[in-house]
Amino acid sequence: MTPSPGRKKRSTILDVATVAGISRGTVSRVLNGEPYVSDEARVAVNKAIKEVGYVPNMAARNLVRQRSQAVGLLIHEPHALFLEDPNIGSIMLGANTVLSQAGYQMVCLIIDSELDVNRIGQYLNGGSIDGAIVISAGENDPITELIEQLAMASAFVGLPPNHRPLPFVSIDNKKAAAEITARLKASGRTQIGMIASALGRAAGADRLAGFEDALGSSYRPELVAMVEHFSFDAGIAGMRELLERCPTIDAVFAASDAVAAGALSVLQRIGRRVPEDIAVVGFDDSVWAQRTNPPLSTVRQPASELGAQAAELVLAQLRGEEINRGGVYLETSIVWRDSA
Amino acid sequence: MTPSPGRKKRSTILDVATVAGISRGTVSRVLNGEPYVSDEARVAVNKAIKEVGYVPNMAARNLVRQRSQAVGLLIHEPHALFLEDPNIGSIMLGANTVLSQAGYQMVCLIIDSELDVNRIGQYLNGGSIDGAIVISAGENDPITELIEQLAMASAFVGLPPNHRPLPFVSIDNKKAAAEITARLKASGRTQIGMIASALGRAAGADRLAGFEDALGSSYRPELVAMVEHFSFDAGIAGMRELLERCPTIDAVFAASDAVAAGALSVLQRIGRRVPEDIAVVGFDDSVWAQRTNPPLSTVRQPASELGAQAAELVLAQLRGEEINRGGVYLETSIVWRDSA
DNA sequence: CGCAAACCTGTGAACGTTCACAGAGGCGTG
DNA sequence: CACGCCTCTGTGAACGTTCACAGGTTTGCG
Repeated sequence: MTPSPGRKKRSTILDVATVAGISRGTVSRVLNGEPYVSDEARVAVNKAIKEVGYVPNMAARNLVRQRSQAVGLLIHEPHALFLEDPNIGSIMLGANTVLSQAGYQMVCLIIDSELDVNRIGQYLNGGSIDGAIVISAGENDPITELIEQLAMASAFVGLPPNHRPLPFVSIDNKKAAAEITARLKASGRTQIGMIASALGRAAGADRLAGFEDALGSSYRPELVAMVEHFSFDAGIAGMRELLERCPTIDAVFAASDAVAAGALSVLQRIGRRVPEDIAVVGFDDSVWAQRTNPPLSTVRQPASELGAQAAELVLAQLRGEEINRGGVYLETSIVWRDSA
Repeated sequence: MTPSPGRKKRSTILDVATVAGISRGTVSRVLNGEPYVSDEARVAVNKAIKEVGYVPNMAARNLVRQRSQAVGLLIHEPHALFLEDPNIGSIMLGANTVLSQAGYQMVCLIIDSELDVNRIGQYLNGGSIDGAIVISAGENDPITELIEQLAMASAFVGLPPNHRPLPFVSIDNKKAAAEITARLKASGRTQIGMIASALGRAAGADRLAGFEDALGSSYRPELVAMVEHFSFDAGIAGMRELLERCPTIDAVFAASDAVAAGALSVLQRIGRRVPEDIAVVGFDDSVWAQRTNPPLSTVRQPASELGAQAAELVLAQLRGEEINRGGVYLETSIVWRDSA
């Protein structure tokens, strides 16, 4: 039985060398663009490479170099969230652009089940990637633990779980939440509620904290509905809960745009006018925000920039630079549309 | 200068062997769960592995095994599309589940610029992955060409570009489009238009072909607006164009849900009632479809199943099985909601 | 012209695995 | 008892690169 049916036997650097009539070493030098190789040899090698259809074997190269020129993007999200969160796509593209320009391959790894966790562990430490960007890891994440243990080059998008002292890029969720809440208050609303999500994550908890901060003494716990995820469906559930508890509510800060969209759909169904009867604001400024009716007022976060900076952070570590232990915070801004 | 600052030196299989007091070979056998190893040796090895914190080096293993136990998921989408298309996420998850269960690591590679193309080429043929799943490759895609040349295990989601005879999983876009168009016709609409997208891709072209087929002699070319992408914005542009050309239009088949959502937003803005004045249907049954107001009637396609079957197809090839050259078609169904 | 410096090339040794092979014991059976 | 067959183990040779080193040729300059 042939081992890999249909797949041609690959030619090696030695094949190229013999065809070009020179040695391995010189071929390798040409391949890596090193100096000290004659023009004559260079053209011969390039010709031979085409002739035999040579492509370097990464495994061999990685083995001897002890690095892979690849950076992993670890996505550790529950199913539903991964599909709904439009930020993830932007983060991916931002990171990919930076890594690509630096000559690194970005490989994204989805962690979906416990089965995956072990394999990813192997992948991380097995030399297949030189560094990792981690998106939205939950508390007590085994992968996070592993990364810390291995002291591998890494960057988190959002705060690292359990306050581990690992490099990260984030926005100031608390500050941003406080700002948009203050703005709601300033617009004259008096019964301001919040649909708080994902309190198990820093992003979720901080948005609630900012909300509390901004309201200060006028904060009323019964006006906060806690839901599991940053999802549309969670928004529906949260809004229903708030309406039941306080029918006269006149403003809602939803922990994400998707949540806000869900809330909006409930309000529309029962005939409350937005923003006349009740104001709704979201968080993220994702594509959703511009497509609800009315379009959402929300907090804009620079998603692709988050990915890009995370990539830079990893690259800096790979270059051996000392990086800022305190993490990087990017600016947010408020986008005021028609929903409040 | 230390080569990889901060990163610990990894222990090898030899370290494990010496600590356990036995040879490389036996350690390797334990690692790979082979028979013919004494219980005594097994426990000694496992103990030693924990003690020295051993993790196998993938590069070395891949090199000697000539395979990587990883399958690539190539995403070759223009920026915007990638962010909007919710099917991609489902496809990824479907594929990941299957690959994961088979002990394969899924690595997704985003092809975003020409810069990426070369690097991906290396990745494909460099032994980093054993097979590839390709999502929505465009015509004359260099990656597709490469895959065919290398005769590597592969599966396309959607038809392979340029009618290459490569394995694929798809839905029958033409048939599905014809079905939903026929349904519109049967509901008594007389001026049925279409916003056709991405005609450069089989999916786009086939949906238009199905539309034409269903209308037969009543097909009127002036009622078709052609737009570039399957996007919300394209839907806006397409709907405006149709309204201008034929103000009395009373039904629209949009080439995707996102396009339909865009069209809907235009209609709402100018005060046309949906579905009373004009019916709108989409394609995909993505999350968007349930969140427009009114919710969209659309064609449901089994996105995660597409990913799963593509993964199966790749795995079958890796096992050396002969696969069906004709490709696999999955069933679609019509979901009738309130927009038509 | 002589010597050093720059340029170019080939070679052997690594990188960390797996795999095939050989060989050592133990056990059952003719 | 002898032979063969299992069970278990160790060893050397790959896998395809890169890298350091050594050697050879050319160039530049005093």
